[in-house]
Amino acid sequence: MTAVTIQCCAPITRGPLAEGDAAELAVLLKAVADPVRLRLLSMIGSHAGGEACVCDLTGAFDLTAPTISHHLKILRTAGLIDGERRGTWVYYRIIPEVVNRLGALFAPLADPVPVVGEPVDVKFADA
Amino acid sequence: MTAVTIQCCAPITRGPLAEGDAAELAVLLKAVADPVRLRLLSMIGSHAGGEACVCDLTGAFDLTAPTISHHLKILRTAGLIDGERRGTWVYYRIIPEVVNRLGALFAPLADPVPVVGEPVDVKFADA
DNA sequence: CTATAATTTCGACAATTGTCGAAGTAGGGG
DNA sequence: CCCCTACTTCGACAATTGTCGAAATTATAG
Repeated sequence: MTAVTIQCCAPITRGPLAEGDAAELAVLLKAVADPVRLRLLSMIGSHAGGEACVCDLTGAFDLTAPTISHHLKILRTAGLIDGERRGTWVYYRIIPEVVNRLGALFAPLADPVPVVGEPVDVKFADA
Repeated sequence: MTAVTIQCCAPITRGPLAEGDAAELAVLLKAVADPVRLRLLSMIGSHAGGEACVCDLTGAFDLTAPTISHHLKILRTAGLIDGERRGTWVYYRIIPEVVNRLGALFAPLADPVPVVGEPVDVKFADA
């Protein structure tokens, strides 16, 4: 059983970030800090079956294939997605653990401080 | 009173991000996608009293004052921090609502695979 | 009013990034 | 075997970014 404790403030505000950690996180953040890559990530992650082939993605943009390929490579190099060739097509899927690292950085979910006095344990449904 | 439903997957995977939303979020993400700015944000957010003057920050970096000022401006323009002059010094503080938007994007808080049950409603105090 | 300290603005510059077109690679179908 | 489709790599180029030194701004102290 996994229990998660909700705290009041974003981890980033709970102590100064070490230089090395900051550098590492910045690589991850740079990868998602682009409108095209954000949409790619979102399209891949929300696609049926948890994966999307490049051919599912290019149509949504006004960009050439090499450019989409370039953005996908940046996401993959950062470790956010993984790609696999099956026959003619290449399929990409999200690596949730890595995406979650980003969320964990800023995410208190609680905007104000929780009502209840003590930390709350919350359980989640299966993926 | 605000109620938040915790779900299993990062919001970004729950549907393709609209073009406009992606553009808007990218601005925010670009602001934090830099090691210096990440550390600045973290130092400001974790500083006693919830605020830090520029003089508290510059010492931690091997950068000139204009460069630090430049990074602070980017964070401020993005809406992540706010600055106020009091006497000789300028004090910066985090704007939590905006930082939280970042967390909300990627954040399932649950790192390991979640356990049984249905989504849980958690209530927080109003701002 | 001048001197001094804290911070920002300005102008310049090298490095990085997003984009393209052309060419390369890999697989499937005649 | 040759061609067609899907995708990536390469090389080029304009735009953006991170950094600095010099100068401007704002406030306190003498």
